[in-house]
Amino acid sequence: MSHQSQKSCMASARRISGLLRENGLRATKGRAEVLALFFETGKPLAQRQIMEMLRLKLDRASVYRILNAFTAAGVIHMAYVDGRHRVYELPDRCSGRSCHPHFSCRSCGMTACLEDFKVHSQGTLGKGFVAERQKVLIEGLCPDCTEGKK
Amino acid sequence: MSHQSQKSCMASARRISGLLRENGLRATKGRAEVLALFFETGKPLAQRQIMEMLRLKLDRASVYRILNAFTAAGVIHMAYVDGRHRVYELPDRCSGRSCHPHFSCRSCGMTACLEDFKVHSQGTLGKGFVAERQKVLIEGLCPDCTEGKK
DNA sequence: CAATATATGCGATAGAGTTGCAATAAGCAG
DNA sequence: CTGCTTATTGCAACTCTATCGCATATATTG
Ligand SMILES: [Mn+2]
Ligand SMILES: [Mn+2]
Ligand SMILES: [Zn+2]
Ligand SMILES: [Zn+2]
Repeated sequence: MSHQSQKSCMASARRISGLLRENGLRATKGRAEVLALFFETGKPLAQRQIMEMLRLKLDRASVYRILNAFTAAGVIHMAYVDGRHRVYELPDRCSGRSCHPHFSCRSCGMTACLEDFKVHSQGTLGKGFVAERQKVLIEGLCPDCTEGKK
Repeated sequence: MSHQSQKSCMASARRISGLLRENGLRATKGRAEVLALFFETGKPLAQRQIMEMLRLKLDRASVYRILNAFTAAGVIHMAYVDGRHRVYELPDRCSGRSCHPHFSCRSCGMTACLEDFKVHSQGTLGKGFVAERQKVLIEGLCPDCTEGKK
């Protein structure tokens, strides 16, 4: 590993610790690494995937607790439920009530973020209701599975 | 119970059996009653609720199998996941790719169908993708919980 | 009504997620 | 840097949803 990349890793590590503390979370090694995984991959992650990607050893329960703490603090949010797995992601590509949609293939289970797909909602929720977030999941067939069905 | 309502129950029962057979499903007593519950309540139901509402005795596993069979046949569909519970409903108020949205309160977990809330999506999924259904879940606070937060 | 294929009951099992408790480590004052 | 305080972690047990294998029951068909 070069000096350069080592420096950028250090900087990144400090940035992540800062982000944790800004959100009222103690910057532990486990939390820093889990949060780093979200930044490095840029993809939605479930507890299972996180466990497999971790260099540092972390207990299952700790990862679940970290994901819950992050969600409560707003550092991540739950993107969608894939089968029985809860899948989380950074809320960076979401603004206010319009979160980006996700796609899920009903045949193979493949999922993807839909960055260019826009969803406009209109209507009233009723007196007293407050909308904070809008989750959209498009279900259908992915390219591989449409081929197979021909 | 009056003659009238008994007649209408009978008619309803025959209609439900017919609907099951039309969709390639054997019209068993268990299936008929579960499907009747969806029609009678008109509400989204989870396995737990169904178990509690059943007059007829049905095993847990059977209810799960019935819900899976109904979903595969398109008689019902999964509306959303409430915590760990899968919640199903009749697809009657959905047309093509535009299913009606649902609301979920992040504080108390209360959920509701949003009949008057319209969602228009635009954009392309990419070559080979086929969109079949669009699930929308609005998360926020219900009237009871907005009161409490004041 | 009998034959056949499917659905159900029952018990065991899988798997995601949570919890209690003792040990550990982060944050902070000195 | 050091020790104190408190939040976090590891571990194991546990909860709960959902699934599965297999023997039995039941719907459908002729
Ligand atoms: Mn996403
Ligand atoms: Mn609904
Ligand atoms: Zn696919
Ligand atoms: Zn509420």
